[in-house]
This record gives sequence, structure tokens and C-alpha cells, in this order.
Amino acid sequence: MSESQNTRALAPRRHGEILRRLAADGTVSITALADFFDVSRQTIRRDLKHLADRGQLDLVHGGATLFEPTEAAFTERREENAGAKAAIGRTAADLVRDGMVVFLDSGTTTLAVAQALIERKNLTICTTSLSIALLMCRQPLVRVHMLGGEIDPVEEAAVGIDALEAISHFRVDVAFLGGGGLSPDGEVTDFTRSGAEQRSRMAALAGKAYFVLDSSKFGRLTPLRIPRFELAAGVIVDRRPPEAICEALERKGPSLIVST
Amino acid sequence: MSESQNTRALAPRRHGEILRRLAADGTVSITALADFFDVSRQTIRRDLKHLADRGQLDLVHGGATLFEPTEAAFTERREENAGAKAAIGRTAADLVRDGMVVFLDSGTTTLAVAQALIERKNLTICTTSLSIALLMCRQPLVRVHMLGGEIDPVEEAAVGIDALEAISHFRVDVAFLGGGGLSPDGEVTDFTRSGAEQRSRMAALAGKAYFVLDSSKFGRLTPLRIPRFELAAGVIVDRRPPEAICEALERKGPSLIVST
DNA sequence: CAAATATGTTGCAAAATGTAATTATTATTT
DNA sequence: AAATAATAATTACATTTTGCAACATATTTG
Repeated sequence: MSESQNTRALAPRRHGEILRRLAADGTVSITALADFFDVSRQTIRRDLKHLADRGQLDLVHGGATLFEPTEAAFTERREENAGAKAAIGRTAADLVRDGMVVFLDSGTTTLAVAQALIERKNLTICTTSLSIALLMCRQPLVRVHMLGGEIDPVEEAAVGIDALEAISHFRVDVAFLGGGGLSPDGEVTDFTRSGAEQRSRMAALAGKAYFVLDSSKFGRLTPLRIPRFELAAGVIVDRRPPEAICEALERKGPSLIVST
Repeated sequence: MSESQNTRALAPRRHGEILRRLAADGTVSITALADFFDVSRQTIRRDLKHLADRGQLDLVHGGATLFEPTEAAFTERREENAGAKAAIGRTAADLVRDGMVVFLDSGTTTLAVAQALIERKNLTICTTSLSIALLMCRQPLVRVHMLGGEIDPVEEAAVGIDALEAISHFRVDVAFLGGGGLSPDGEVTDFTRSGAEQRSRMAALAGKAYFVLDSSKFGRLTPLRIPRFELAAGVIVDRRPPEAICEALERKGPSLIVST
């Protein structure tokens, strides 16, 4: 285009302005931002993805919103990528046979796994998630153990020292765990220290542990590495991640399972 | 493409505004919303349907109203003594002050207590009930501790040895406990051995313990006496039981509290 | 009660947005 | 200044959202 005005800004400057607008209005629109900075929408998308990977905002169709840990956030998250999560759930359920002891982590993807597991018989379910416990205890032929502890209102699940200790009492055949992101170097990462520690213990404890991650988490860089995550048997995703991630992951040990 | 006149709001922003208006006015009109956001009525209808699917509002002809669990209220009405339970809940809540640590047993009557407690601030709730934990963790200014254990599918609550042990870790100001019946000789009884034991421990542990029993339980004879039930501070009921029961109860110690 | 008006529903087309791969530009390093 | 890496733009195509129009249903009005 003709000579662009000097309004063009470097990435850090854009990021600052984006967050400022977000704080002021609650939402930002990709088109409006691209127009304002006089850059392509692609660039703005990259900016938003970058910020979202750091948990500073939530991506939505057409822009982004404040990252709000509210009740609405949980019910909304359940609908994001619903198809992908259901597919992951079915693939996960294929790894479970009647009569097994299954651990289910909190999260919307693991909730999808729980839904798929309703088909199985005589399962014993261990979980920290209130929703999963409630869902599964209403099914016939399922025993449910709820791990106690302080309830995190964002996850609607037990966290903290009590939950951590309760985990060690169980012997489980297979565990399905969530995660905050799948980093470029093939590691599953998390948002909080306690969450990472909790998942780490489960991965170590279960006969086989699988992380379930939908594709929106690919390349996302959340602050905490999940210790000893290599002990996991595999990572279940809804489609094949970028090649670099695949290679890094397989080098570390866990196999990559892509749901069909 | 030509420059877009894009001051148009993102879907989540519309959703937020719709809910805000709903909270303020009690109703919203499709025409008014379509006009305000400068989008078609279909779009607003889709928004409202989306929100209705998540239980955040009720659709009505021409718009939407605040979500009233009318269906729930109806089925509750069908359930015996819904009004009685609500009254007991209010009376129980009067015994609780902001900032207290409250234990809530499982059961429909204690759920009514939980509902009445939403008014209070800075409570810490300990419970074995999945429904109560889920309800309360969605309220602001409430901390929730879920006691873990095997889930009884009838009560939808934790029972068994884990729950029993978890109880002893807590110091609670006041406990509200359910019961299977109020026997003719003024004792609270229960259906199961483990339930009786659990309630007994809670009654012993809490600063003040109250049994909450609606009038359908008067004179009912269930198999198990709750040990040391006399340690309870009181029994809350929705109307005065037969004179014989009253006398027997007060002779044992707990006071009788009739909700108004 | 019936006509008039407003609202709900459906299928489909258009517009906007998302994604990925490739090319161009800018910055950094040597 | 040339080589290299990082960032952004462009393009092409899939997906989602929105708007439109025709018709069915409900509500209001006389």
C-alpha cells in the first residue's frame, strides 16, 4: 500500500495497547485492531495467540475477551472445541476395558472422556472433579471415588494438600489427565504449581497415564512444566500437531495418539 | 476488502450485555437488543438460545426473562415438603454468621440449608455432598472443602472410611446434619451403619450440631440409632412434633427449634 | 371470532473469520 | 555489505457467523 503512517508499532507496543483496550472494554476485535495498527489481521491473530498462550486473555471468534475465571467461563469452555473433545473422549474410552480402575483429572476434555466411558461396565472411577463425580455416580454399574480437598472454583475440582495425599491411596489401571498446553519442545505444561504437581503424581502412580489435549493447546507456553511427564504412556489429541512437536514428544517417550 | 464499518460487537460481548440487562430489568426484548447492537433479530435469537441452553435465562415470546427454575420448582413441589425444607433452611441459616466454618451433611434438607446460606459472606463450607459442593463453589466469597471418599449413588455424597477420616481434620463452628427419622422416643435414627457413624462423629466434633428434619420423618423408625446424638445442640423441624416426642427429646438434651 | 400484526422457524447464500503455506520485508549478526 | 533469522504480508481455502426471505405460529386488536 502507499506509505504507511508512523502508527505502525512493534509487537511489544501492540501487545501493551491490546491489553489496555481489553482492560477498558472487556473485548477487542481483530478487525478493529488491524485497522488501528495498520497491520494485517494475521499479525493481530499472532499477537492475540501469543497473549492467550500466556493466559492474559481468552480467544473468541473475531477477537478476544478478558480471561475470566467465572462460572460462565467453565460452561463456555465446555463448548469450545466440543467436537474435538468428544473425539478425544471416544479414543480415550477405547483404551479402557470393563472392570478397570480409571482416574479422571478435572477439566472439560476429561469430562468428555467421562461421557464416553458411560458405555463401559463395572468401572471404578477416581476423580477430583465434582462434575465428573456427579455424572458418573448416576450411572449404573460404576463405583466412584471422589478425592477430597479444597475446591478450586475455576476447575470445580479438589486441589491442595488433601487431594494430593488422597491420590497416593489409590491404585489405578489408567489415568486421563488434562494440561494447560503442549509446548513447542514436546512437553505438557500447566498454569499452576499445585496443578502441575498433582498431575505429575497421577502420571507416576497410574499403570498407564494419558494426557488429553485438544488442538487449541498446541504450542501454548504456560509457565509450569509438569514434572516427570515423560512417565505418561501417551498424549491423546484430536489432530496431528506440528512436526517439531511430534518429534520432540516421541523422543521423550510418550506416544502420540491422534483420535479419528 | 474495503474498510469495514466494524464497530460491531463480538458475540461474548453481546452475551455479557444481555445478561447485564437481564439482571437489571428482569427481561430483555429481542427487538430492543437487535436495535441496540445493530444486528438482525435472528442473531439475537441465536444468542438467547445459546444462553438458554446453558441455563442462564428463560426464553419467552419476544425476548427472555431471568432464569427461574420453574420446572425444578414444580418437581420440588411434587416432592413432599419442599416448602417445609425451605423454611428449615431459613431457620438454619439464621444460626450462621458471616465467616463461620459450616459442615453440611448430604440430603435434600441440608441442600435447602445450603441454598439459604448463599446470603452469608466469607463462609467456609465442608461437605460430603457433591451437589452442595458444586452449588456453593459457584458462589463468590465462599470457600468449599469437599470431603472425599466413595460416592453413595443414592445420596450422591461421600461415605466410607475416607470420608470418616477426613471429618476429623476439620474444626467447624456449626454442623447441619440430616437423618432418617425421629423416633417416638426422641432419638434421631438412620438407615445405614456408616451413615449413623458419620453423623455421630460430626455431632461430636462440631462446636454446635443441629439435625434438620422435616415433619415427614416424625415417628419414623429406621434401623439405626445415631450414637451420642444427644451431643447435638438442637433439632430443627418445620412444625411441632407430637408431644411425646418433644418431651423425650428435651429430656435427652437437644433443644427443639420449630421454623416459622 | 377473525383479521392484523408481531414473532418464531427454516434453509440457504453471503460475509466475516480462522488456518496454513508461501513469499516478502525487516532486523540482527558477522 | 552479505548472510541469517525473525517478523509480517499475501494468498488460497475451510469454517463459522450472520443476514435474508419465505412461510408457520403466536399474540393482539377490533
